[in-house]
Amino acid sequence: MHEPRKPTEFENAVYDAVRLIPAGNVASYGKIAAQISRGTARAVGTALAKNPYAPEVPCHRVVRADGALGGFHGATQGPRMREKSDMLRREGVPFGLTEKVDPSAFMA
DNA sequence: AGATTGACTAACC
DNA sequence: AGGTTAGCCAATC
Repeated sequence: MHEPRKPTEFENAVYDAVRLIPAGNVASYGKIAAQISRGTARAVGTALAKNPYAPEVPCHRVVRADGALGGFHGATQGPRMREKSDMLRREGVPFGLTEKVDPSAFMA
């Protein structure tokens, strides 16, 4: 059995920033990177893919800059993604008709 | 230690 | 409008 490794400092910084996203809002991967002044959108995605603190860390509130959903629990399609969109809808995030998050939902 | 792989993006066709 | 390309940085072979 392989014990999951301890999260790196970068990953912890990502998780801390994600905790601050209020329900009903979303933030892009790139915004998180900018906010912690480290890494890039891709690096944030890599960190979130392994998020060990779900659902305490609301990783479902992190989406792509163009409003597409991105991924959830490491998956970019399939039932996991349907869960992600359901959670956002429950939190009142306005979706466009094209399966994209409305720009008004992004954090300031 | 070098190469590969991602829940990305902006810029270009 | 929608696919492709090239950069990006951290984690993982």
